[in-house]
Amino acid sequence: MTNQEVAQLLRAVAAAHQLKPGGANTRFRVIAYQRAADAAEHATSELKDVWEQGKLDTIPSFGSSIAGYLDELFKTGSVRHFKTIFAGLPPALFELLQVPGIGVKTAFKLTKKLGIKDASRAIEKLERAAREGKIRTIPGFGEDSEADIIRSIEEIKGRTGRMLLPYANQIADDVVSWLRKHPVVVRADPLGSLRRQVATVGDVDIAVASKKPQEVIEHFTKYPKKTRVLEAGGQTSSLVLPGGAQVDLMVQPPQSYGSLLQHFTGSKHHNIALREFALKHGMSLSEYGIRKIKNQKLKIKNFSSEEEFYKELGLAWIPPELREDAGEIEAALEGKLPKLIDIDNIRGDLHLHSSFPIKTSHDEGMDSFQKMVERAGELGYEYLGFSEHNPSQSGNTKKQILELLKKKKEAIEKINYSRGKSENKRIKKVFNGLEIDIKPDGGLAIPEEGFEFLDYAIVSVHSSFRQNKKEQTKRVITGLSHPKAKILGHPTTRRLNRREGIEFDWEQIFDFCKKHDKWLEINSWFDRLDLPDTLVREAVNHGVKMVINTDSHQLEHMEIMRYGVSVARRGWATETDIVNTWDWTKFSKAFSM
DNA sequence: GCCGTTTTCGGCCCGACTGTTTTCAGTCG
Repeated sequence: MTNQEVAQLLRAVAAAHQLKPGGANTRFRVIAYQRAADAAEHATSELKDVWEQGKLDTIPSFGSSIAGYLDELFKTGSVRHFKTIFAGLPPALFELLQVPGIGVKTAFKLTKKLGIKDASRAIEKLERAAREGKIRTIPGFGEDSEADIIRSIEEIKGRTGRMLLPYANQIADDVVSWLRKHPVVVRADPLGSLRRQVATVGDVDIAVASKKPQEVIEHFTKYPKKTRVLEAGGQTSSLVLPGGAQVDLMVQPPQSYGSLLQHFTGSKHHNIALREFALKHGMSLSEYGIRKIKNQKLKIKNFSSEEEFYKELGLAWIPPELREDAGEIEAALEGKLPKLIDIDNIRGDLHLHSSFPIKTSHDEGMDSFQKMVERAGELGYEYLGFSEHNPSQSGNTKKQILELLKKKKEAIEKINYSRGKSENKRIKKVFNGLEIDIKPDGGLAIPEEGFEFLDYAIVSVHSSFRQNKKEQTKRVITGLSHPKAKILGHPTTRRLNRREGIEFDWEQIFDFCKKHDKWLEINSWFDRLDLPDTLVREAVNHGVKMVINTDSHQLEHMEIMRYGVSVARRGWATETDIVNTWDWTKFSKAFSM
């Protein structure tokens, strides 16, 4: 039973409760189950593990009832109480909820009137009914809602999961520059999960400051690349782009733009927590500003900047990356927000793949040492490290491998020797590293004699992802135990939208890294962003050091450092935690092996 | 069903947009 499956079950219970007659109690019970589902989905450890430790009720939103039901779930595989809740409801109902625009009430009505019962192919059956014109005949539906259902189903068919952050960035840049072409647009900014720099982005959200919202909306709906306009009201509008990406727009006058930024940046959970916090202090929040509850007639107070908005609540301004309802409001209240790192703090990159012909086991880089060193200088770095993949063990003899490693060492030494004469005098040192596969048994994929040619090794898992948690933990700790192994590369090996990360016993890994001063990598690669932000936060709490690397295979990739920095920020990391923010003096001391 | 710096009872975030209505329910973020 995965967290995702638990979340799905809780969401289904919430949906089922929505169909039950009853007053306010039912309404809030629904919300309670939805919150519990969110909590399950966002939990940083496996609920089953938490359950084994008897700590389910320590998770916020899990009270005694839900914790009790989950106890039964993990023990027996099902929950009797939930079965009675689901009694009489067609399984198809929960399938139809996947269609945007269809909620519980609508789904129930549709299953009943169309006679769709089974979960399998429920959406297919709904689509057929819609295309045959059967939906418009149901009371409460019309031709428009029937057409909407068809379009929505087409869209979920073409959907390929959430967008990667850099891709969403590109879309937003394009839409924002289109918006800025219109003279009534004072400001336009991408917000939502993009501004919070979440690894994957669902919808692209954009806010505009303007005194003429109608004209902005009209201009927005004429965006040339749209495939259709989803909605267009007085101050909000949504478009769909080719590929299914959705862009949401919200417009406000400049004097309340701060409130709008705040509202539209989210996250939803942060906003809910913030409004609850405000309510306790006699204030009510919305995207328009702050209202004192005792004085209904008092006009809403506007804010042109977010800083003022948070200040009015008695809080320090909270960086968008922290707005996930993960303790940031309490920290802001107590003045204990972390001093987050910034891209300007980065002083080196230790995971670069050059084109040096080392007959690698995986993909080679495209650019030379020299070019990459120069780029590092332009980026303001003081040090960098080349870590090509280890030479292939099947394609080379042991003797050949040692020869290749020796040659590479000599080439790097030459660069270091001639470096002083180049324009990049600020580069203090180029390190000679290697990214070495951790084999399934924990062994490292070069001969022991090869290590003497290296300054350091990044050790990474590139195969056998399916070992169980215990084996993987042992494997990685064994690999990291080599004295030259300093960094665990892309630790979970996840590829966003492609495969889940490996499961480890993180307590063990963190303890090992802390004790032996090993560093965990935050890999900036587009679909990795690994360590994931939630684990960065845990590593920070354990006092484990991390290094942000790009894993560049060509010059242009060296720019993606910013996404790794975003991951670190989302994990509450400060300069103390991230070793490549350290200046040369401090870093070189820490990096000597 | 959850939760606690006014509370272990009595609250629970706030508003926009749409379609099908004729004042609103449902959905979404």
